[in-house]
Amino acid sequence: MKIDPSNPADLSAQIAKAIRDAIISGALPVDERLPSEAELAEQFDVSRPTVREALKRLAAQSLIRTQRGATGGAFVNRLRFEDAYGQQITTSTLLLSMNDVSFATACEARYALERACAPLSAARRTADHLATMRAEAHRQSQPGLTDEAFCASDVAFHRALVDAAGNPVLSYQLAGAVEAMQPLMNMITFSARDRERIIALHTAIADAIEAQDSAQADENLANLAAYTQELAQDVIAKRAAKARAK
Amino acid sequence: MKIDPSNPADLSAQIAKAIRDAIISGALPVDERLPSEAELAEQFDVSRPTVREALKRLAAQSLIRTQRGATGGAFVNRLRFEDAYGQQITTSTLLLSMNDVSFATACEARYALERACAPLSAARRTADHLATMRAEAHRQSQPGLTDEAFCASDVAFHRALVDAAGNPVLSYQLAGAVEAMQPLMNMITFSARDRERIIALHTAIADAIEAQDSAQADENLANLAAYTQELAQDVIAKRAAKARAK
DNA sequence: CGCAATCATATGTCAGACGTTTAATTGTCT
DNA sequence: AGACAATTAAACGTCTGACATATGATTGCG
Repeated sequence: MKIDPSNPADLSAQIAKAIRDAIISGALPVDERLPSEAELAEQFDVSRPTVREALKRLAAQSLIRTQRGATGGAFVNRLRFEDAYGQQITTSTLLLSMNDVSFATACEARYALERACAPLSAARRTADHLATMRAEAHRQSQPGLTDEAFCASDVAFHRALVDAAGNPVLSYQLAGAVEAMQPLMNMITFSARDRERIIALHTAIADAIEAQDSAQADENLANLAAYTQELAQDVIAKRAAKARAK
Repeated sequence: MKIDPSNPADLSAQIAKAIRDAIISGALPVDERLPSEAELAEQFDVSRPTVREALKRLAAQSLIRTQRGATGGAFVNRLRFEDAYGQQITTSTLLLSMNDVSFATACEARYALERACAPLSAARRTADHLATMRAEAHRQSQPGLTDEAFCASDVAFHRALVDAAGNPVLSYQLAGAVEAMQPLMNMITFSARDRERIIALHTAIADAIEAQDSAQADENLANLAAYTQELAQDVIAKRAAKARAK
């Protein structure tokens, strides 16, 4: 972990890479304390600010955490799913918002992933997950709910569905896809009739999961996917018409 | 974008958050140039090193890029799928290697996601994707192939399968799951008979995709998933036996 | 023996400086 | 006038040295 070509540019990036590689390879185990900034500066033959920039890069990826004080320093961080969620959501949101990914593509991916979860969720759902799904479906039927609140509840419903699969890797993967779509979903205005139909499908999905009927769950998810696409296309068409009228 | 409580700790983290929020909200559009480090230092009333630490955090997430020279500075980066892949793989690898995720869980997630792609891949596969899948299946049948090379080819085969779905969001999501598992897969020693069976399933999958028979593809993927789990359990059992023998 | 004051260590921040890269400007020559 | 070369200016990248602050360990006193 001392690779440093005498190229005097991007030093902090090179140092960050060296340490990152050491962590990924397992040479630096979890909770291991890195040398102090002064020691690292000496080892890599750079100044302390340069070392600090490298450490901040790693901190931004949740690879290390720092503690001040006598026994402080930088420690290899045990990556928690919670931290990974946040990064995943940030990245996915940006990908969708500024990388020309169409709503249809994002939507297709999301429902493909959810349908992948459905059989597992049907097999393993607990009372807790079912209760959450029921509660969210009920909340969605409250009159006077804003579109934003409706969408937020929709996200919560689908998260419960995914979490019911009992596979944290799947939950992690889907957190990005589902939550990153929320800003796009928020642009849709749901009529009362739209909501009614969505809630009916949610209820049917919850029923199927409760009955551990994965085929039924899959069918309802497919319907929900198709209906969401239909609503989105409607919104897009109306927006295009309005743009033409100007 | 000037929020800075007078708490004189974590200044660089706070500044990074302020700028990150501005980017995510769209207040700073893609390719927009941020103020120079000196100007930012003045705006936030901190020193330049502190600003630089904040910028390095953002650079680590590929949110900004920097250019030297007269017209240089920090620019809001258009996040490319390629960059996102890298982060996704790093994060997924770490989650798997040090977060006590069992091989079974990771494997289950991976094949669930792949099976979600299969119908789309069957519908949209191009000659290119099919050629890649065939080529990798053929490479896997070469005698004298190391286990690592076999696994690498396996990854390439499955990437082609996923890419065939023509949905970059799915490709992105799966890049993490599939590639992050490679280190774990590399620990498996494949006997000639194991390989034979895997190659047969790969060929069957390629056949099904070519014939656009999504049910057949799904069935073969399910078999492959089951067989992979079986092989892994075998390895784990043997390792446990060896550990007991010591 | 217990508790409080002190100390040592390491991170967090600041100020000022120099080197390097790069584009724009200026100046000169044809 | 136009083209090419030299100068200049802006900005990042790095270094040095210093001070502030947090926190565990040590020491000293009752």
